[in-house]
Amino acid sequence: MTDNTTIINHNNCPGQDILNVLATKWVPGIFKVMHREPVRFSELLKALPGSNKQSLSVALHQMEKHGLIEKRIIKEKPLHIEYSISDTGTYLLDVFKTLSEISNMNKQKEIAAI
Amino acid sequence: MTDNTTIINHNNCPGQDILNVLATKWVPGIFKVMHREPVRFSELLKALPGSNKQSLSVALHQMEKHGLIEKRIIKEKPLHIEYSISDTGTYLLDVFKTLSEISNMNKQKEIAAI
DNA sequence: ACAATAAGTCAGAAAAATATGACCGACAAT
DNA sequence: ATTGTCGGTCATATTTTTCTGACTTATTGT
Repeated sequence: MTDNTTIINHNNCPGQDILNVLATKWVPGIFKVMHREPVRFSELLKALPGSNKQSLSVALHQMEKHGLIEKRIIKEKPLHIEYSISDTGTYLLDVFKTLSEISNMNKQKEIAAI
Repeated sequence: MTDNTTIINHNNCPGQDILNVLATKWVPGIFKVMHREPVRFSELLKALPGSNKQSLSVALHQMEKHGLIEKRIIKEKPLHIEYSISDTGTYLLDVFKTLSEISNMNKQKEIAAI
């Protein structure tokens, strides 16, 4: 793999690499699609309109590198590749939930302030 | 305020706006500096070498907009402005911790695999 | 043997984020 | 009256991220 996928960590903050991966375009979408069941590359491409191979490819590599997803090559009749959320990735979904709660908290406050 | 600070949310994921703010350059650094005590604009600029007014200004606006920090104008002798972490922002620091843990979990696995 | 599909890679173009340097208004000190 | 500091904004330049479209390799189907 040619590594054009290196990300810069500006503050030597330990969690920031993952934060950068999470905030990469399409990554939250990929999580959402994978949430229920494993997916194949081409399914992701269809499931995320506006996305493209290149970006998904880079995103998937990053996610794999950080242990958020797992890649399985299934040697069956059509031989296909399957991506699924890892335990670590599942753990991360809680982070998304936390962020959503915070977001909602803030919206409530804005409404209350009117 | 001219709003050149709009961020695009690609998947209509509720927590993603905040995620994008968090992953904005200097934002984790700002949190780190503010962690112990409120800071002034110029202090941030000094405390984060390599940063610049423009980026810090945009970051602070974003953070304020999402309720992560609070801005106070103190009408004392030199009249200064103070930024501090809000309750929501404090809550977010836990998210950073979670991410750090995940990051470490992953590193441990890599080491174990060697 | 030939075309088709899946899962990509690669180089270059376009878009978005970040940085630079000039400038401004309020206030303070000399 | 002039200079200096604080807390910014603005237009523009640079850098980084994302997108496009052509190409590739492996396997399968006809």
